[in-house]
Amino acid sequence: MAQSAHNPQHAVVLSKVYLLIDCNNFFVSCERLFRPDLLKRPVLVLSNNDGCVIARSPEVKALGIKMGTPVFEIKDLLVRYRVVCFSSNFNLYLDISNRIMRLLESMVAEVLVYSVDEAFVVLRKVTPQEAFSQACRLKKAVERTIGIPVSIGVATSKTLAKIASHQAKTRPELQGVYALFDPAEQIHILHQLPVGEIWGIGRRLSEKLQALHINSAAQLYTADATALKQRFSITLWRTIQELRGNDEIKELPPEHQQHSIMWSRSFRDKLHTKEDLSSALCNFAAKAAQRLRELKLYTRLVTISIRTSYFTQDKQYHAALSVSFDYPTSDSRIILSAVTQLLSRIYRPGFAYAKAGIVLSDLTTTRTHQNDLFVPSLSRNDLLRSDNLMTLLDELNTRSGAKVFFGAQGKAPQQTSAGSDKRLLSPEYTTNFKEVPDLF
DNA sequence: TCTGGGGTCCTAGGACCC
DNA sequence: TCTGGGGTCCTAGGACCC
Repeated sequence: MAQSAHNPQHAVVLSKVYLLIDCNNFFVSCERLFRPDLLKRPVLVLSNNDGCVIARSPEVKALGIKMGTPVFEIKDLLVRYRVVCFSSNFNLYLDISNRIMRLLESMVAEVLVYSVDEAFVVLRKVTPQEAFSQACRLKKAVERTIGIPVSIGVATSKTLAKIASHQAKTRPELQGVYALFDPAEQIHILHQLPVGEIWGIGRRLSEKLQALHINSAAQLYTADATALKQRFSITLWRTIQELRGNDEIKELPPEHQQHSIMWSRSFRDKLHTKEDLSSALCNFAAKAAQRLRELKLYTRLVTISIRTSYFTQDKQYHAALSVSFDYPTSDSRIILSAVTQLLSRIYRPGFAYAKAGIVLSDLTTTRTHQNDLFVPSLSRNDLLRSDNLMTLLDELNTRSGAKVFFGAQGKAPQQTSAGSDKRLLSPEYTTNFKEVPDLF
């Protein structure tokens, strides 16, 4: 930006500017935090069951290993280049993420956490120069205090800030911060950018746009937004507005209350019987219900799903079914009983089930709701008793070693649902007292 | 042999009502 | 049995994201 300091437009005060703070290969960076010896080595993080690649260091990207690649396809490569592999350690990543977000919140007024490794910062009434300096300041703080490298994109809309952060990440001369204000620079970059790489335009939409000869972001920028809205959706129209730098279009909800809680897993060894599926699903349900109580929320709708593997020639079956409650609840007993009943209705024998899951949705913060004329009110005592029991359950399960199960979860739940394969797991450096590294 | 998990938003279409 | 249109609400499923 130094070279554009003479540009008169930079004296302008902008009403609103977005900074996208994006952690560089976040999971890998988290692992490296406690293993500085891995700084220049190829490192990757694997999905559940150590199935496929979900995070790559730049050295791994340079080997041409794509996101989501199954491990068995690249085994030789991993050995040949002595790639260091980790099972995913989400407790660690979430903890580091929280530290970063709290740090940002301590430095600026408006932070919108977008994902585990990204946050938008909103600045109001600033000059482009001020926005750029603020971005540099935040980058330095995160890297010095937490130790995770970040890239920051600065622009007048979220979509442009995303594009700017990608520039910051991929062009070394920018040193991790890029402010995309100059119209000529914008046009130049949008010309280079394939339409499918824009935030919000996935594979399907990209194919359809290309059929209309819209191949680059610049072509979308100049396209007839109203016609495309008619033909596709309001979402695409918003994206076009954002490309043009109009803000407040993709507004994130200011106080996002979570809308659903999901718990699902693939099974390393396929499940066949209703009993095994039931025990797996009940374990997921118990986890999801505990999460629900942690968030102090209640659910009114429970959905389960089961399916065979996409990747085999075997006969396929997939099904999902929901049930809604008259009263919002967070009681594991009610949720588990709903799950077993739903399963008996969709289970079909003779299939090799590869994946199952549960979703709790229609979430509310209280159990109070409009009284249903035909449903008798639960007594206050009933509710209290349920709350107390669930609190006790959560305390027991949180305490180290103790695990309390319902009968439906089966005798040895860790053998099925929780029986995920994580041979390469790093220690829980920050969240488990026993595994705090000895740094001195 | 071995192929992730957890979310949000939008739309079409059905059910239901007047 | 014939015959209408318009509105709302809900849900399933698609598409996208990280």
